[in-house]
Amino acid sequence: MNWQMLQFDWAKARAFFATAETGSLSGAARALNLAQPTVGRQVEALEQELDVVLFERIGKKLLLTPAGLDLLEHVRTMGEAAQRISLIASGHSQTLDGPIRISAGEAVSAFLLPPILRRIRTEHPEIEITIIATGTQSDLQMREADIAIRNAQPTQNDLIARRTPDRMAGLYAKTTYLEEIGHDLAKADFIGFEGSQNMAAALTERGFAISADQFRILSEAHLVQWAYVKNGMGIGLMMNEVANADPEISRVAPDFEPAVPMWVLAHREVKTSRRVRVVYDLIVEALS
Amino acid sequence: MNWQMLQFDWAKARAFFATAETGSLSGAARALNLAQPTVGRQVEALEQELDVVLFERIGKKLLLTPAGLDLLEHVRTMGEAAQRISLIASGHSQTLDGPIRISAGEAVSAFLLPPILRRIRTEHPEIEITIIATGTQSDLQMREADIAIRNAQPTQNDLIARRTPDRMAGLYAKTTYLEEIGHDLAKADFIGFEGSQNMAAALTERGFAISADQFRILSEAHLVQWAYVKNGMGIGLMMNEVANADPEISRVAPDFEPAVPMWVLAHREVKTSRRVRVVYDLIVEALS
DNA sequence: GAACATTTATGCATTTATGCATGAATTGGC
DNA sequence: GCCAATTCATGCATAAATGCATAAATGTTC
Repeated sequence: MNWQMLQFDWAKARAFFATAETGSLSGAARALNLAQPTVGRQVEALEQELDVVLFERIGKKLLLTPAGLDLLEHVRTMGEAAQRISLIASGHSQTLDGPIRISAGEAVSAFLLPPILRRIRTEHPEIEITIIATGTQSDLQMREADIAIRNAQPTQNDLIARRTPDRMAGLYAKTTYLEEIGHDLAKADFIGFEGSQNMAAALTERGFAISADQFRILSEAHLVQWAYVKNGMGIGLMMNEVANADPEISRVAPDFEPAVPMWVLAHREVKTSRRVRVVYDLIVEALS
Repeated sequence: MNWQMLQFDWAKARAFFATAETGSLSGAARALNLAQPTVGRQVEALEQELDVVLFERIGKKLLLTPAGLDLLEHVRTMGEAAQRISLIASGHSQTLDGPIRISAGEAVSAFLLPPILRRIRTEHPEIEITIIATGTQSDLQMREADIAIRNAQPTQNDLIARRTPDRMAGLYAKTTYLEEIGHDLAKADFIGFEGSQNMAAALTERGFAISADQFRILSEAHLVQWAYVKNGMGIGLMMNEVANADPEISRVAPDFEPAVPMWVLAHREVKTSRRVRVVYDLIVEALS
């Protein structure tokens, strides 16, 4: 075996990769948790080491040279391999002590997870939990989270998925609001996600004549929607168990009760980690 | 894009790779031009960083754990990508100043290359040439050399190959030796490569009754063979132009004149390097 | 079983790399 | 066209990694 190929510093390749991907030294520095001058010097050193100009310094902008473009392709495969390494390594970790990241929607994060986290906190205080309550479904493949709770069956087949009993949801509003509009749903404002106007059709099917333009407040942030509902500004969707816990909130159109499927997901590789397994099992148990 | 995957130090992955491949920290240190304690600490740091035990320290031997085995696979793809990077980077290098490695057989290295190298030396003194005169054909793929001179058509299709006129070879011996044995080839000792006894068959076809056991001195080192010939210890094979230059050497069996094909090879990627191109063209020109 | 050759681990001086603070140049928005 | 926000480059103090020398342990060979 020849080792010439290993002569150049892989850390510098990483700096180059991040710089090319983010488009700037500063961006790369943020991504790598390094200082900007460090990344700059590493890239510069790589250029000297490989005797190749990677970036064209035109003004403050960095533009990849043809050579840099050629190399980027292969550095990217290095990066993909590195990604798998960190993934698989996590799976082999058998220490309970350490961080774990859970991704879930806002409502789940705010209302369902707290008791579960409290239990984990008492039973395994050495586990450091981070909640990623992003609206967009975070990518387990890209390792933004170790465990994800989603409302749809996953399509990726390298994920371990466990379905827990469906949550039931319904339309809710503040009791005083309903009295205001005389319980006439035709007069009501609706609060929903962007694109949820087609829910109007589903309601019309059930005998409620709701038009799409009654959806006046649209937000991707479920908790924001709920805040509007609790402020008596309209009718919104919420899981029953959450809404029922609030005495000022009343149900609207009880026949309309969509089921919210719940899937607890983890990477096949990462699931073998003891820490992930413990948390995963606890979440599944608590949600069942 | 998520950058978690880039968090761990790629340089440590390299140390792990080299250690796993060579089987020891010392070996990896030699391969990477590092000190042995450095490699040891890097591997140790990687284990902490990934929270995984990579090697089982059984006495002085390092044994890969299952986790290490799992990770090695992906570190290897990192290494292969790194190899391509250094390869392609060389191809993009446009500076004449720098090292270049030429691989050739012993006879070619000793007799054909010197005038060529002298010319390169005068025309481009900034190029540092290294000759790898290994018997085994060095692997251009593995980048042991930038340019190779071989005697067979290459099979790899990612190599640039240029055939130069065949060299003619023949059997030679010291003149005094031939007188000693009365020019009777049946009494002569033959000197050849291991496995070249089947040359006896080729000679017999041409009317020389040579038996395989007349090959008494076998060596993979062509120059060693030639030294024996020049010492009057037997008959050996040599390129005509080399043998003819020696007044003490006479030809044996002039009808037997095998052609030695000559191929000048370089990587497709590397050939685009100005330095390689210059040397390559000079070699091809000089051999033509 | 003893001598030898290799291997890994440790302590310490030195080199090297990194981060921070700052300045200069450029871009983008209003 | 100006202001604010980024961006990259430089100098310097500090932190970190590296190499060397050496010890300890193990495998090998005669």
